[in-house]
Amino acid sequence: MGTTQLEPVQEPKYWHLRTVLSEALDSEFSVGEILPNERDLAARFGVARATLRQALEQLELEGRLQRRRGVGTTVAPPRVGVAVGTREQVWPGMADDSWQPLDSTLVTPPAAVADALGTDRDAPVHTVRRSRVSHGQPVAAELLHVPQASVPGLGDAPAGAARARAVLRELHRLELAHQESSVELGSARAEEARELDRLPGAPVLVVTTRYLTETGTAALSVATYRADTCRLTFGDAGDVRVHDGVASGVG
Amino acid sequence: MGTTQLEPVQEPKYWHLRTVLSEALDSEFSVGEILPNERDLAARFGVARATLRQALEQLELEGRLQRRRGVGTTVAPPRVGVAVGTREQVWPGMADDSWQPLDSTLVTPPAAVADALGTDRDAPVHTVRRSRVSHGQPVAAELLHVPQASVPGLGDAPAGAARARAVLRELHRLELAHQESSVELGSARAEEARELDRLPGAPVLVVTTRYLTETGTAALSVATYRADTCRLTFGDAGDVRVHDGVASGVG
DNA sequence: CAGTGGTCTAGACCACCCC
DNA sequence: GGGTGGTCTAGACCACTGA
Repeated sequence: MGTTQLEPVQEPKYWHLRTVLSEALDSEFSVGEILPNERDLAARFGVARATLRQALEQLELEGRLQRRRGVGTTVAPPRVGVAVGTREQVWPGMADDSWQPLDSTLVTPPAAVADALGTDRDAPVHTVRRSRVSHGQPVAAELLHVPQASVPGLGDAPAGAARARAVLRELHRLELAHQESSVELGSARAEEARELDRLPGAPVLVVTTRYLTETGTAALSVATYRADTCRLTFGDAGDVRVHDGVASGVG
Repeated sequence: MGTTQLEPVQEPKYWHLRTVLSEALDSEFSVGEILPNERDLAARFGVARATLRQALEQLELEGRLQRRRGVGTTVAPPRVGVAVGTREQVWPGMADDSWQPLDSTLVTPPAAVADALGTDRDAPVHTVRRSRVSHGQPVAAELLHVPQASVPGLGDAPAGAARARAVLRELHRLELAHQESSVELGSARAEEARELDRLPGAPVLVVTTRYLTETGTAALSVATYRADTCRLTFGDAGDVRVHDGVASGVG
C-alpha cells in the first residue's frame, strides 16, 4: 500500500479506492492481518473518512475484509463453502450434524408461512430454531416450520433442544418425495444478527427450502447465511473458486 | 406515511427508518409507484439526507425499492424467480433459451479459470458471453469458459453470436456426467454493471457452475445475477415466498 | 482508559433524465 | 433547465473492545 495519492480518474473515488485496496490486499497483506485504522487510511489516500468507508464496505461485502467495532479491520479468510443442497434428498437433521437444534415452539405462524405450507392460517405449527456452525463460527440461523399435522405422534418432550430434536425425529418417519430451494439476498434482522454475530442489516443469503411428501408440504425451512463469509454449494461443488473475490471474469 | 417524526428509540435511526418505510410500503404504496424525493423524505422524517439514504439502501438491497438516477425511487415488484438448477442436468444452451449468446473469444484464460478447469495455464479457452433476460429485463450476465480441447470439432463460424452458438453446439456433443454449482455474494464490475443496467458495485449473486464429463471438467460457467431483482431457484421452487422482503421468520 | 469502527449531520457539487 | 439520485466533504458524537 505504498501509494499515497490517488491519480485523478473519471471513476468514483470510492470505487477506485476499492480497486487500489483490493490489489494491496492481494499483494501486501495476509489473512488475519490488521489494516491501519480508518482515519489513518483516509488521510493516507487524501479522502474523507466516509469515502474510505464506502470502499471498505464494498470489500467487506465481497468477503475480503472483516470489520469489528472496537477492534479494527482485518483481512478475511476465503469464504467457506457450505453445502446447502446435495444430490440425495434428505430431511433436515438426518445424516447431517452441521446443524444444531436450539429449541422449538408451537404457535400459529405468520400468514406467509401458513400459505407456503398450504395449511390453514390458524393451524398450529412447530417452529424449530437451529444454528449452523462451520470452522467454529456461526454461519447460519434457521427457522424450520413443521405443521403439527406433519408430526402427529409427537410426545411431550421437555422444552428446549430436546423438544426440537423430538420434532425432527418425528419428521423423519415421513417419506420425503421432493425438495425445492431458492436463494435470495436479504438483510439480517435484530435477532438473526445477534445469532450470526453481526450488526442488524448485515447482508445475508436467505435459503428457503420446501420439503414435500406425496401428500403436500411437510416442512418449510428458512435459513439465513452470513453473506460475507459463506459460499453456498449445490451438488457437492466443494472447491470451485474462480473469481477474485468479486463477480469475475476474464480480467 | 402519515407520521412525520420518529420517536426516540435505542436503535440506529436509519434502521428504525427502514422499518417505518417498509411498513409504509406495505400499506400505502403499490408496485411502480414513485416515492417523494430524498430531500423531501429526509425533511419529513427530520433526518439528514445521508441517514435517509442509508435506510433506502437497505430497502433496495432487500428488493423493495428501485432507484434510478435522474428519475426517482419507485416501489419494486416482487423478485422474479429464476431457475438456476433443475433436477435434470443439462448442458448450457440446450433446452433452455432464457440465455442469449452474445459472442465468443478464444484466449488464454486467467489463472483461476484454468485452475478450475484443470487445464494448463496457457491452454486456449473459448469464452462465451451470454445474457439472460426475464420479463424484459436483463437479470444475469455469464462468462462460459470452454477449453478448446472440449470442442475439437469447432469449425470456422463467423465471429459474434454465431460463433458463440457454434461453441455451444459442439459442447452438446459431449456426454454430461455431473454438474455442481455454488452461489455467493459479489459486486458488479464496470462491464457487468453496464450489462445489468446497474451502477458499478451493485450487489450480485455469483453462480459458479462446473460441468463435468467422465474425463474431467468440460466447461465452467460464471454467471452474475442482479441480487436486487432475482431469487434463484433450485429444483423448480417456482413460487416459495415466505419472508417479508427480509430474512424472515415468525414475527 | 484510549482506540476502534458505527452513526449522524449539513452542507456542496456532479451525472443523469426528461421536458 | 429543473429535478432526480450519486458522490464527497469535514466535522461530531456514540458504542464497543481490550489493556
